[in-house]
Amino acid sequence: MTPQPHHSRGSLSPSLEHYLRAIFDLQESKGYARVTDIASMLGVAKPAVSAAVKTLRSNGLVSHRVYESILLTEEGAKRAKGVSGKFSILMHFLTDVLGVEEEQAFVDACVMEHYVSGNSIDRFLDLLRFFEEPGNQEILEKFHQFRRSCESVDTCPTCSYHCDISVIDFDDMSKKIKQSKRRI
Amino acid sequence: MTPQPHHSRGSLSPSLEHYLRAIFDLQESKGYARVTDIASMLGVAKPAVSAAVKTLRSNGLVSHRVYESILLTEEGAKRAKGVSGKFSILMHFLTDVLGVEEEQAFVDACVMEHYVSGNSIDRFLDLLRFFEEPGNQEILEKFHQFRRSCESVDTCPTCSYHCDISVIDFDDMSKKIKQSKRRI
DNA sequence: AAACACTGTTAAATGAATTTAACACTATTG
DNA sequence: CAATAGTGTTAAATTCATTTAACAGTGTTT
Repeated sequence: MTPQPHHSRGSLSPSLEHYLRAIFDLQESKGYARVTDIASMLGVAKPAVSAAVKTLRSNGLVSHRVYESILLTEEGAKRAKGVSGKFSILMHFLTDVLGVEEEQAFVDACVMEHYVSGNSIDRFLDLLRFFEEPGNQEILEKFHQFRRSCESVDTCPTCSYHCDISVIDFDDMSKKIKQSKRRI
Repeated sequence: MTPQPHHSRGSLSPSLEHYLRAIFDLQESKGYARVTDIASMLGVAKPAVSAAVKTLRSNGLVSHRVYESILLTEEGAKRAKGVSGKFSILMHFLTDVLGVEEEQAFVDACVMEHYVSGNSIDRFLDLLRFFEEPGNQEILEKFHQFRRSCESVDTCPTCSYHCDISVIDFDDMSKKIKQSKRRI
């Protein structure tokens, strides 16, 4: 029995996931993706794309005959949609709810999409939906006013953040750090 | 002029930042950090810690004479507090606001602390403060009720997420992807 | 003080993601 | 159809974070 192509239940690295979403975006906008498109979209050299595509192909996520354009397989498209969905949710949350400036939000969402768990993403989405409920938009408006009024408040210069937020019990947590480690 | 030790204005890799926070936590809880402590806390082998500490030392963030314990420099402590603060904010947000289960929140916060920009973190903090304002706790309570009522709602099986969230304009965004790339 | 148990470092190897330089294939066009 | 421009791949090198195995230093116990 010769080894079958990875059927790719496993999870992708952030880098490969990012390539996957780039291919998805290109496919959405122009029907297909070329190595050069991806390279220029992501600002990397072409051999990096070549290598990534090779891996994605061996995982059964894209089909790609050399020198031709790259297409997502059904499985690849499914995964890419998942990442793309995470991106949308995070992007909306950062801009519409938190009021983060768009360009910054974009950068953050592009990274977070690969790291935030599905569980948490579902909750982000719940919150977005909550604010879309009739009557709740004004809560958001109230927050935005509050936020603007905060702008003049300095952050503590020595400990730039957590001065007035109660500190987490690290001792209790330290057992769990091992798990988290694996995700860095 | 011999090259001076890095005075470390530059930014640390997520991995090094994570080591820095581990050292900070250990220093908080027992006054100092040993290589073995860090290794067992993070679930990595000792030589990995050795190497990381060496880099942190060369960046002027810890002081460490070989075979002795590791202490944060003033600059190191400042940075570690920044990371630790980000962690606290994210942890509180995920558990208290979104209602993410604690263990999951911990894992997510441990990764996000290294990737989410300071700008966005400030906004997360604004939102936390908003919900702490007198009269606003009940908004949160209302959301939690809403959230529980959502639990039965299925996610779209084919595109696990963004079905009912308007999609971001990727064409417009694609120019900006280059910047985001650098953070993966 | 010798033996033992820790603790920490060095050395060598690995894997992932990247780069540049060079080469190969494709397609247009003069 | 040959030259050229453009697209894609291979090869080789680099950087980062990690591992295991072996060694070195420290400290306690008897």
